[in-house]
Amino acid sequence: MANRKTSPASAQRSEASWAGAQAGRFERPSLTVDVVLISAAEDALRTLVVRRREAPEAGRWALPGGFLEPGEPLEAAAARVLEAKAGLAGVFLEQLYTFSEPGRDPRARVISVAYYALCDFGRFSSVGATPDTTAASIEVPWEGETGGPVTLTGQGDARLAMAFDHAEMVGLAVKRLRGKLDYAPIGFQLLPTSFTLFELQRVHETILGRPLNKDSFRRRMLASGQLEATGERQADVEHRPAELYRFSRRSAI
Amino acid sequence: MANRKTSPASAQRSEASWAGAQAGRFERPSLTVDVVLISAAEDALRTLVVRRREAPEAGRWALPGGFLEPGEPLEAAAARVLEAKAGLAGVFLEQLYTFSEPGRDPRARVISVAYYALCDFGRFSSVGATPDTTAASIEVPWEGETGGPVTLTGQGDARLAMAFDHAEMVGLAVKRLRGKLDYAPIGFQLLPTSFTLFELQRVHETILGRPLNKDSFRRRMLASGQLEATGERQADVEHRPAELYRFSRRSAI
DNA sequence: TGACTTTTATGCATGGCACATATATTCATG
DNA sequence: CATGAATATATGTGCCATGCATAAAAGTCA
Repeated sequence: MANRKTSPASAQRSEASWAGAQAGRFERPSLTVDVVLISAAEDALRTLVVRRREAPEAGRWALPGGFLEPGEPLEAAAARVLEAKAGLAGVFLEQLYTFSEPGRDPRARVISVAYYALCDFGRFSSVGATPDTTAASIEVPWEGETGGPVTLTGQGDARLAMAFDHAEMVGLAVKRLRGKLDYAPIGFQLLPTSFTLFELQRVHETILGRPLNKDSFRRRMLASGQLEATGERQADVEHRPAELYRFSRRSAI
Repeated sequence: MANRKTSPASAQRSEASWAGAQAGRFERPSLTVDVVLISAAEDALRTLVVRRREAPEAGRWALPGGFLEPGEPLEAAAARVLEAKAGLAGVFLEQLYTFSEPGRDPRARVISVAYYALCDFGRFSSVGATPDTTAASIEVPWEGETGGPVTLTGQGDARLAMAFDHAEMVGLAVKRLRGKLDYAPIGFQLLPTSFTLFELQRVHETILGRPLNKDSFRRRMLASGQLEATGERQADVEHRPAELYRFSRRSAI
């Protein structure tokens, strides 16, 4: 019974039989992960891109990515790529979308599961600054929940030519952030453990791409129960120092 | 240059080289799609499940699914599966999540991209009623945006044993629906082209699992600009007939 | 015709939010 | 030490969405 020819988990009685697929009668595409590592600078969101040195799309910029290894869960592969290319561990990481258009890689069928990661700008700024690595600014040409690919710019507002469908991946990551911002605790992921309310507001404004009302933002955040005062205050500022808060995880009521 | 050994789209300078991956040095998992076809009955959401006849998980219930074919986009595969197993074409279809846990299929590494589809209950009720096919009721044991696997019941409240991680897929689909309900036009996808406001409200209530205020729901929907009066009215009802509306696609302002 | 049911319309109180204004606090500067 | 600058914090006001209550309208059915 165990060695009978059985149908696969998801294709019972399908034309694509289990044995056939196992024997390679059907193309088995390569699986990769690509990671959109996002952080929030003062003016815009930033993401880590790597310059391609080899064909195809040589000279263009790509997201850090890699092949899925045997027995490895996809999220583990994304974490591994992040560790290898940016030296980052333990950051927020979540699946974004799976890209499967047949022509997205000109050489062969490559299906890529995109993830997005978030970290505070301090850590983001300290990732290995290879000559082939850049923290690109994300310029979003659309508003709200519309979506679409974005424009990435490097030093001196130079527009970066993106490889493959990676500009779409970044655009989808921004769209996802905008959608989740007001019901999931993702703003905190872009800040260090302790931060002021105004810093949190600037992060939200950077993500949404529009200014927010200071007072209502204050009240909303304090009323949400997600914040906890540390009792400490800002230092080395040339004005009245603001109170420092931290994210309170036990707000899941 | 073109026939040089190049690195893949997503794994530039990775340990997993392009040539290596092409030669099969790395496991290339099978890729399948599974479709959560959802419709809204009066009391609960329903989804289409198929009884497995062969090992593993024989006798358990699974979502309709199938292998990805060569050169086929994932969404096309999901549409094909839906057409083959339910005879449905042209319904709302959207990617849900990619499941990749190494142990999810006991035989081999199978990675499945889950999609969810929506159709009105009339079409849903008329899908081919094989003895191995059932429209299962979805019982959601959690509230709001929490998430998790759900319980599926068949005729006579009999709990259906689900195969693999398919109960999680259905749970994630419900969670996605709940999250998107108030900013995306998905309620309409679960109704025929013309419907009354109260029918739309019942669909929303079924998705959210909680009652809604009738007046504010009315006002919200009419103010959203997504509805268009047909001028016609209900027939064959034993009370004042309600006005019939249709979904107005040009509300994307 | 009148009872009944459901839809549809209207009024009103409440609460959250945006916007404006005012006060308090801290530090730098002359 | 007084002043100014910049920000935090508090208060007030109008607007809008929502919830609740009431009433009128439009059908069916006895």
